[in-house]
Amino acid sequence: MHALSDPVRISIVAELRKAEEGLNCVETTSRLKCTMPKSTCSQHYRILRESGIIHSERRGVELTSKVRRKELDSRFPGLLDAILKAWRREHGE
Amino acid sequence: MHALSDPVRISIVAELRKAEEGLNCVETTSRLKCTMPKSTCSQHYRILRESGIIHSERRGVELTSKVRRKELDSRFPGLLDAILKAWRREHGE
DNA sequence: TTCTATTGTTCGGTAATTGTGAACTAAAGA
DNA sequence: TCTTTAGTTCACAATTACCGAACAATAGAA
Repeated sequence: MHALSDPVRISIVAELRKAEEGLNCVETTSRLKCTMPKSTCSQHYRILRESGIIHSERRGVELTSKVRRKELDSRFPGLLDAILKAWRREHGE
Repeated sequence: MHALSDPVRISIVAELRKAEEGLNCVETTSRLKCTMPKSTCSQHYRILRESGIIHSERRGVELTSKVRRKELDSRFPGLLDAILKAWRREHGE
């Protein structure tokens, strides 16, 4: 819950869900159009990773991350959908 | 989301949902069996109130709070249920 | 009314958390 | 090897949360 309570992290998760093939830090920040230092981005990804929300995989020089949909849906059915739906409602899009 | 990301606040909301007639700060802390100074409890209630999750009403010397079920369910259908369900799963009960 | 007990809020200082730049590591290609 | 790109780690600054003390509000007793 804490991992998803931060507005930046929720928007990262929302972007990751839209991108089938996953995203890396640089792509994420450019899509979010928010100027965020890479150290900050790295921290957010670390929190999402350690809380089990995303899974990251190295592809050459970059790190591609995806939302762990299946694991989340089986453990907490409907949770992520409800949170993202609520977030979209508040933040347009 | 931020209001519900704190473990103490989630457990307060869980207790409030169980109590039909609402609870005040003192009752809440005793039910949660956590030693929490009243100033801290007051802060948590304030955050829950300002985020629109609970509604508080003065009854004599005490302040009785209830979860705003209808408003939350109509604005964010399924959200609170999903969060509380996930929380119970992690914290037993 | 005045005193007392109870409930909750506000305020200020401290503790804990978060954000960020600088230095560093890892991989790939010239 | 040197360079470039992507991300991590570390240390410190900035922000936020916690908590005790003083305060406000209500109700009942004296």
